Amino acid sequence: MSHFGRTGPPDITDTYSLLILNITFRTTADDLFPLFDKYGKVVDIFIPRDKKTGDSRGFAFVRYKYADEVQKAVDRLDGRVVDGREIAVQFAKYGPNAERIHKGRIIEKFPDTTSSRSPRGRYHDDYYRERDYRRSRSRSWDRYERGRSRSYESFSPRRSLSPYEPPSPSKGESPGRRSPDERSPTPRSLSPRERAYYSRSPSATQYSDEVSS
DNA sequence: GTTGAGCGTT
Repeated sequence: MSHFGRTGPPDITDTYSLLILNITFRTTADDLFPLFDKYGKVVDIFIPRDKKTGDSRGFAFVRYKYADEVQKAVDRLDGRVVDGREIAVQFAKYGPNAERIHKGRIIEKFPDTTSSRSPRGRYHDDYYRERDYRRSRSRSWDRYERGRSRSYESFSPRRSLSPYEPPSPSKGESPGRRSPDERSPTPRSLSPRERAYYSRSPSATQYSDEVSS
């Protein structure tokens, strides 16, 4: 009785999705099933896990059958301590296919797009702009990188820091070789040398030392 | 073997 998630999504049309956050990395659907099933009829439980390691990502999805039950579960299991960790139960906002969800219910039906809303009727992208959920495995690195970024400012770099001033294209570069993507007046791509300088890779430091030598 | 803001699969 715990083949939840083993197969594809059964039917999420008449079910309410619940998101469980802050759970331990060892908590499985079997541990959440008896907990959530006690407060309502659990249709399905799914916990995203890695394909290689198989470890949970720290959150799970619980689908109930009725709204009153899901609401009760949120009010009851939200803040509950599971496996020694406090879990956070809340309504799911997005669906498996990036569908909009309201109060746990999936709303793949647009209110009005080609009826009498806009004559153009091409604003579907507004609902799918949330696909930019670029999540990082560890946020700690972000802070580390940020802290390092501040260092090079007072590190007295020999090269100009102006991002708007390219190193020196000179004649050594073939004009014909220039990528057609440089149509942007603001070149975001830095030279391989500058990139290595900003990079946190230790090889960059070694490179610097070698040049100094 | 570690971690900790978030939004999902046959």
